[in-house]
Amino acid sequence: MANKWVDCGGMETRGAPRRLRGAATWLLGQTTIHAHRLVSDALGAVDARRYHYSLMAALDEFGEASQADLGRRCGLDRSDVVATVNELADKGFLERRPDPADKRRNIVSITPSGMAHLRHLDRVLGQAQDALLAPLSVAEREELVRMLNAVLEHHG
Amino acid sequence: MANKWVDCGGMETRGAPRRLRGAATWLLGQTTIHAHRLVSDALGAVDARRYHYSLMAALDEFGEASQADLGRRCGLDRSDVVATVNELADKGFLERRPDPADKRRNIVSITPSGMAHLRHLDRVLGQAQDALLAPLSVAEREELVRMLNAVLEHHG
DNA sequence: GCCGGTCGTTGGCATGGCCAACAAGTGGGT
DNA sequence: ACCCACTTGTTGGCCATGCCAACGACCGGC
Repeated sequence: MANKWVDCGGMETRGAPRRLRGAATWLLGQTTIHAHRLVSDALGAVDARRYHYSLMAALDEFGEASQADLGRRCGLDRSDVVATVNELADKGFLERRPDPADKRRNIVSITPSGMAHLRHLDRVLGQAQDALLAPLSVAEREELVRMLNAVLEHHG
Repeated sequence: MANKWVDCGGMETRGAPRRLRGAATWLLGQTTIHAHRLVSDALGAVDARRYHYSLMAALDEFGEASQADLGRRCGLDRSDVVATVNELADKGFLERRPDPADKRRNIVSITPSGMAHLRHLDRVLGQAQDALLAPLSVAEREELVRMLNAVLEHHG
């Protein structure tokens, strides 16, 4: 859903206090706001959310898994995994079947239709990311990713 | 309030899908989560929030202003400015007086006690930011800030 | 067979960011 | 002088996000 920031070009954060404009934490937050908007709008246009992509990407990469495993992989709470798997299963992108070897677990797997949808989301998100990082060169983007990874690993 | 991520070092997002780990938007989001936690915890320890700092920084830099102006400067909704000014005025950090030249407006100004508090928050936030960016060299931090500013300006 | 721990699931809660509506007030046009 | 569009402060509410607590079912080791 496009909102004020998207519609009319946003507030004049250009005139924000220098203390904020100079603080990396604030810059990160502001940039993430834009990223979230671009991504959410892009995903919303195909009736998807962030969690959808996370789970399906994990299933594609690691193969079928239990819901708890999926949650750990993606950093989602178990309860949120339930809701997200429900949504995706309703659309036919995921399948949920009981694990015969452990009756507590559900084995979640991605369907062919889900794979197609995932690739579609890949393209959609790629465009959103390009839009976000438009002013940065390829080298700069790699540098940015490298630094963010360093920070995350340090706090991992 | 420290929570799970802070307490036990966070989930194993190290094992997150490569599609996520490689996406700048996701990395930004994850990094911002850590930044938010560090900042919120640091501010919470002195009974403050993000909005507090934004408003007081704006008042310090630009001098007294109406609430609507403050909101535009900092990118806050008018209604959120009301609540934040209430909190800060209750603590004696801000003063609100009617504008004689325009009876619709309130003129908000920062008090000496507010200035002292602002400087305290400056130190607290500086530490939080240092903690966040610990693995980056000074040159890298400047590069990061430069790139984020470029992105923000492009979308400004 | 018991017990600590894990699983899926439900329900709820706090926060943040936003929007809508309102009365009071302003300024420009006529 | 009046009207009209607009702004301002304020209240109230909405919804998505990220959590946490508790439950019954179930597992594994002792």
